[in-house]
Amino acid sequence: MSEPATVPPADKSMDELVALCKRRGFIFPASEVYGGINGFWDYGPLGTDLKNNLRDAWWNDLVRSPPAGPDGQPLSLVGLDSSIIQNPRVWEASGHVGGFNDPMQTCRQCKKLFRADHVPDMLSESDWPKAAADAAGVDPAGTELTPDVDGLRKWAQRKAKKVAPGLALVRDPDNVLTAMGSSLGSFAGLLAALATPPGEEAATPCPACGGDLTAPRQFNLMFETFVGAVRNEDARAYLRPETAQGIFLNYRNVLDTMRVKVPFGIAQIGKAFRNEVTPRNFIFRSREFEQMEVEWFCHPNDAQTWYEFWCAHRREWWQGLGLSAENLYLRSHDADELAHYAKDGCGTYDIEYRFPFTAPGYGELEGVAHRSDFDLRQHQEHSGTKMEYFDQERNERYIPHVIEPSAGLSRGVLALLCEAFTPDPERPSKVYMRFHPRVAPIQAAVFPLVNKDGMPEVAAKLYNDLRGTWKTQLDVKQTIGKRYARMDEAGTPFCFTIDGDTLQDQTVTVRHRDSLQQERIGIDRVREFLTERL
RNA sequence: GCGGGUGUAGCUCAGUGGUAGAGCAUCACGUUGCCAACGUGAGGGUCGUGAGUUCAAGUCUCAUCACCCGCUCCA
Repeated sequence: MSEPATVPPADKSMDELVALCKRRGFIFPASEVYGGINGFWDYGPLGTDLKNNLRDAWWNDLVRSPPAGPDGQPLSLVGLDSSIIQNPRVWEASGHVGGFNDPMQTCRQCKKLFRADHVPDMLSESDWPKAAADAAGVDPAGTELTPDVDGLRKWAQRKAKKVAPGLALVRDPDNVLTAMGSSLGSFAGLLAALATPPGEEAATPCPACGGDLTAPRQFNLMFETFVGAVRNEDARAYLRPETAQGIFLNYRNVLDTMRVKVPFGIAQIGKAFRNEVTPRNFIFRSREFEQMEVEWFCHPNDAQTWYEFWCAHRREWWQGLGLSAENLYLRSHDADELAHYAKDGCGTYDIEYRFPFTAPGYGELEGVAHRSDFDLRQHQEHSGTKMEYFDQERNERYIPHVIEPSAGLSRGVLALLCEAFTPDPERPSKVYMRFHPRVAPIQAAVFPLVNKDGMPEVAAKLYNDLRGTWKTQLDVKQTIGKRYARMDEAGTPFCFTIDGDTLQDQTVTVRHRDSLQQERIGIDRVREFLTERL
């Protein structure tokens, strides 16, 4: 049976996908009746089944029935479900509080937000200092400064609101001269002096507008709450920004109770929370999301082998759920974008998916990070609990290194939705969802061709037979065409229709979602048919 | 956080100061013979929210909220 060609991601409309998700009960905006809340989404009946199917597939393929490792032996993986709120010191050890977030500066005039360590580079690349330098008649890179201050002032006033509102705000000739008389090392320094109120120390000017920046501040992206009735500093706690730390916290408990030996993994699925500056792109970046993470503990010498194993395995796994190879991309992080925990490891690979909103580029679906012994060592130092492992075979004591395949369950759902979304102007629904049968929220539908002549009774019997095993829907309302169209949008791979012939020869038609073709099989062969394909 | 845009039925939208509308969808009844048929009927609205102007505001003004796009950010 011929399969239709795939549709390139760039030809898929996110607006239409979002509309379909709402229309068919996949995903709704959270708190919609109150106008919504930015960065939060609710999963509807079909979305919940889709998400649960993806979650169950992951759990089944990693914990219940783990893959074979490089040596051909099945991996050793155990499950865990740790608490969302932990002792706040966890996040100090992990680096999420304190050194974790980059210090940020905001401009008091234009309110823009900058990473403090990026400001100098941005300043040297932005347009307005060059224009200002022209007006002042100086070389921006030069250290010999004999600027035309009046010319600069006139320029700033002319550009007051558009280019350099900050410069136009505060002009004190004495201050400028004082600053110039001291040790101005750069043109940026002169501009800073110009933008600084009298009597204050010159600050770095805003790269965007020349205004003055606040001192670098920590922006914490963790959600805070208070444990207990008293809201004071001692009661402050955080919603976890990643599920990983819950695994590291229980590493000792698992070792002590589960008779596991290195190498082994702990798997966890759960919600995490990040107070993102700008949630965007449907559920791609939301403030509450779900992760599926494995922390794989291994000997430091074997870490590179396992790292490569997990990268390859995780990519294949996503492909096995229907994501096409050309939409998946394994990308190595550049050295300067490595997370704090991965600095000492061999690096991080992202498994990226070509989402419609990133096409022709890609967006992160799963990160496979080599975390070395960073986390266990941090918790050992902060908690005082030994995290070492004694390896009997090697007769060696060490802190295991960790390979972390960390997948976004919410992002996985989005990737499945994007991959499945297939515009087709030829069919009544104009679009259908081509889910892999394993994750389809409705796996089979049963229809009587018309709602009379004993067909509904036969359909109900078949439905009752199937529903216990597969996610099945029975629909007797309206015309057959509408019912097929609804199932196309829900992504149901197989529809079984009871018609006049069924009553004569005990056969039903199977309608294939992707090819639109039909075949007849015996009604007693339906279970067999589904078993072979699901 | 900044700039631009958009908010009217579940969805798509019309409505330029004077009675709140259409198509689709939903539900009921009838009909039905394989890809969103048809007929009849029904339900569904504080016009995002709050002020103001006016005899009168979905419409004009202001504020505010939410969403979308672009910046900024994204361990």
